[in-house]
Amino acid sequence: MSTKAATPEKRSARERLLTAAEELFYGEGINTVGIDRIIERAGVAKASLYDCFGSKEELIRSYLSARHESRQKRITEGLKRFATPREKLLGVFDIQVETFRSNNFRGCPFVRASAEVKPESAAKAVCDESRGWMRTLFTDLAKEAGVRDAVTLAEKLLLLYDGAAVAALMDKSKAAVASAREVAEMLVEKHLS
Amino acid sequence: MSTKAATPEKRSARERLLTAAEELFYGEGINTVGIDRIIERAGVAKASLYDCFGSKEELIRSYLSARHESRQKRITEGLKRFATPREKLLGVFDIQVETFRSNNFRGCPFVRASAEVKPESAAKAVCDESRGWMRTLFTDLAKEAGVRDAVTLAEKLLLLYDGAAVAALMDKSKAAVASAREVAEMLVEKHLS
DNA sequence: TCGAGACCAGACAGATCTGTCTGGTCGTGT
DNA sequence: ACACGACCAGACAGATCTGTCTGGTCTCGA
Repeated sequence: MSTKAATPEKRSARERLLTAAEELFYGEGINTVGIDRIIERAGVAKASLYDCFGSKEELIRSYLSARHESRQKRITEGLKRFATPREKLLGVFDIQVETFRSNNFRGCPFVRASAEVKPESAAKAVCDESRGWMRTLFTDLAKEAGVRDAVTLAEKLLLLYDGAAVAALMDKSKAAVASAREVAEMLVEKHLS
Repeated sequence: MSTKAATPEKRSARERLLTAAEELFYGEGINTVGIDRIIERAGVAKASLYDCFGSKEELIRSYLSARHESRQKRITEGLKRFATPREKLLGVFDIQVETFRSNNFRGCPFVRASAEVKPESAAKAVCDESRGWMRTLFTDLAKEAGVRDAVTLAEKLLLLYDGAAVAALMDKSKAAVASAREVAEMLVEKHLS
């Protein structure tokens, strides 16, 4: 199937580690979870972890990177349902309503990670990248919708998005993201004059 | 001056510890900062720390509790400037604009702590308490202003407040909280029909 | 058949963390 | 004068954490 796999893409090994890291880092926090708990849950030898990733730092970075890609995919896939740019703009919130409501959502992983890692770390860079992607997504959709101040509107929508994530982290309110959507709708309507 | 001081209120000892904890916990994170760094910065013996607070857990709780009281004070004091309930409602954001802009603001300490501590910990309870206080503050002010759905408006204002805090944590944008104020004004206006 | 690569099991080193304990200094009120 | 309480200095124990290293097993392609 593969003569030389630069990235052992499909099956298990490094995948199991990323899954375990996802569950534990996201569930309990990056700094409170040790390497030993991760390899135990993954059913992987410690040596294998340090073969795949060279350090915990890099495992963290990879975990966040995977989260970033999955959110990207979830949103871009989900947005195909919506026809007009205006619907897409609010569609981002609709998609998030589902995500927040589903299983064990505990707030935006990038916000949580940003509170734990050092500002100059590679992990923080991934958080910034993912946040930047959200911002440009909102900005681009706003432009396509023919909004006057696309950047301003995007900033405000991001504000609502983050606020809903915080509510999901601190209370376990599901209503917050719905409120965010309401306000977002109001804003979009207003910016389209 | 004092025959028996249950709480050695004014000067230094425990105060220095709380100051150091404030600087380090807030500046670098709760889990990444160890006891040794705190007593070093405070210039206090380790034994003294464990006399005052019995554990790191309790020091964290006290740090958050102090933060809660200072925010409470800052906002209630600041709101005296404003005359009508409607002005007070937006005044909360004005006060936060100043706070965010000032020195080294790195996002809401309670959001950051919530991302690090265990959900059933005493520290998390303080975070919840402080958040509850903000929510009832908004709700009460909204009621006094004669708003129709005070609870709904309060929820949305809290959303904006949190969103601005996240922006302060992740970017170092000062513009976000100003945007939050703009949206808040729009909301208040609308709810006052 | 054999050799390479992926993986496992776990001991080990060294750092760091929380918390305890001993023993000492100093100021103050009685 | 003295006892007591607040504080200091730092050794120490025990746990835990990251990261390394040795050596063994299994599979698969040449």
